[in-house]
Amino acid sequence: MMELTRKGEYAVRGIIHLARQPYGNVALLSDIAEEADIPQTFLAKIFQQFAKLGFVNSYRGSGGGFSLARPASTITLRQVVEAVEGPIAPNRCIPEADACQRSATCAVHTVWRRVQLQALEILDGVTIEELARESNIQ
Amino acid sequence: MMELTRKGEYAVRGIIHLARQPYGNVALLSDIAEEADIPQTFLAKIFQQFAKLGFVNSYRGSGGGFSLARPASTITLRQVVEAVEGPIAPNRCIPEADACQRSATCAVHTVWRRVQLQALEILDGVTIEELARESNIQ
DNA sequence: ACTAAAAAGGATAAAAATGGTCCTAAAGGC
DNA sequence: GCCTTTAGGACCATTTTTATCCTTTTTAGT
Ligand code: SF4
Ligand code: SF4
Repeated sequence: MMELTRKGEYAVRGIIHLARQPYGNVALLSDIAEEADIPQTFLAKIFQQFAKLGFVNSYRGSGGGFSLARPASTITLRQVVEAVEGPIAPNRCIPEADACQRSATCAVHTVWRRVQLQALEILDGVTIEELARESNIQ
Repeated sequence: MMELTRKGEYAVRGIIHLARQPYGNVALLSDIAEEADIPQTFLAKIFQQFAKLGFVNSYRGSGGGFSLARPASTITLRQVVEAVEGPIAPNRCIPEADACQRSATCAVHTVWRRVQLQALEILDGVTIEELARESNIQ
């Protein structure tokens, strides 16, 4: 439970593989999808979201593909995950306080908030550059 | 994303309300369900799981109901959540390492592990007794 | 014994989320 | 004009979530 979906996992794997390319290099979606072992049409949707958010540049037509739009060291794991999964929160009442009218006086609520803050602190502190450098994902 | 389901939320709210009773007191499912604002038949399933796990005692028949089987101070939030949601893990590869053959050399994997450990540390440190005492959930 | 109360357990089902696929359009290089 | 490649939208199967309902079992009280 409370697990990343495939979409989130693919987003992370996909952008790490893109970050492995020489910076500025335009890579084919089909190549990234194959290397990262992700269904190509699914990864296409994810990279489209990344393009809208300014994480990657996309180029159409012959010779086209995707490249990182910013240095990998400026993209955090949190940003990537939240781009496709929405706000990171362990309970409904955390991203939307009015999801529960008890939140003002609820001690459980404050526990979930602590969990969220710890998770965000970790994910904010990890960049795609580190992950691309340290990981040896096939 | 990565949010507790209703079942998990109801489990926590339900056992907190039970813990509000004088210790040893046998409460009706219907009363707990109404106080905690949980569909009664749904809460029934949850409390059945709790009974199997030894968190609560159940008594059938007239005069029956549920009571805590252990002092609320010995039941942690983690135990309650894991009872109904399974292992707390931010990604599939955390509870089952062989869910991904990359886990041995994957830097992302170690990040998710850190997130998990932080979350478990927090949830292990909170007991139902504290929550019942500090919360003012209607 | 009889009856009412209450949980146990199993079957069922609607709704939502997940995990994709497919097709057409648009854009760019030759 | 043709080929390549991404963009965008529609669509769909499966799984998970979120319950509800019904029958059975157990118990207390009379
Ligand atoms: S009862 Fe507390 S923890 Fe549960 S949803 Fe409401 S505010 Fe959040
Ligand atoms: S690639 Fe890494 S983070 Fe993703 S599932 Fe595999 S081990 Fe876990």
